[in-house]
Amino acid sequence: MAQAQTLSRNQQIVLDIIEKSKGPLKAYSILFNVQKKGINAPQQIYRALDKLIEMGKIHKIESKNAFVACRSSDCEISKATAFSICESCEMVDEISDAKLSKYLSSFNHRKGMKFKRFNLEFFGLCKKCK
Amino acid sequence: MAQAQTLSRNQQIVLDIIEKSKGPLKAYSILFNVQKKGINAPQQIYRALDKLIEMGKIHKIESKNAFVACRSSDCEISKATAFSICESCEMVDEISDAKLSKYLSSFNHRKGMKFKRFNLEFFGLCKKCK
DNA sequence: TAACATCTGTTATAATATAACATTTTAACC
DNA sequence: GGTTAAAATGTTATATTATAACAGATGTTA
Repeated sequence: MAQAQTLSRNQQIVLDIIEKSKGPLKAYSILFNVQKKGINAPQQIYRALDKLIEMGKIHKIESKNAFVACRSSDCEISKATAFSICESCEMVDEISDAKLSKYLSSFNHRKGMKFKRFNLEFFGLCKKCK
Repeated sequence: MAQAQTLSRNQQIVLDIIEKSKGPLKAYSILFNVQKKGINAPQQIYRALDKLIEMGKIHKIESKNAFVACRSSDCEISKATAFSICESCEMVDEISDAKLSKYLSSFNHRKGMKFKRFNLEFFGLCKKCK
């Protein structure tokens, strides 16, 4: 899992599209965008997405079932992710805040569970939409 | 929206099932469980779920597309939710930690966005599964 | 080249969620 | 009580998101 760098053809195609996009992309919207490149089936997209997530190249925005490229180098292969989401324009911005990340990474639930990973999603209105 | 207390028939049926459940429930699993009570269609479930979420009676676990009853009085009608999720047994526990909630509620993104709401999901192995 | 893992292509289907419309119930007000 | 408006219901159909299962191709690595 999580190889250093080599991406397969389909993985590269999918990553390119996500990286070029200004906002989060949904799986089927990616699919429609790559049909000209010979990718025809959802499976092919979902497989690439799964691997890209494992590698930490992209993240899934759970509340939107959509995917964004990772812009942060310190999210530790998706173990500690935080996003700011505009409820009006749907913009998503990855938050990389060392203090926040440290605070949450060291947070321990009193019921004795040790956390390996977290995902935080903030919602509001972005500057433009306010 | 978000009336004080009165639940409609369907809302009450759905809430009852979720409250009785030990773990998170999925919409279609709720549906199968209430067909004996005359609820036959997904719409009826999703409508009840939407209202119950508005009222703060239940929460959606975004990473699982599942629903849990709210056990916390200080989640401020779902404006500030945090959960602990076991990756093995799928147990979900609502975290109500005043410090955490305060810290996150007052967190401000440097890019000028003011947050109205957040959802935090921690993943790990629960006591039993460790 | 043998062996093994990974990636690919494909068809089919499962699981999650919403649209749209007709009707009924409830709540609020006169 | 009668009127009205809002909320909830029932129903059919469909959209959206995601996985199963299988066969073949490609790519490491010994």
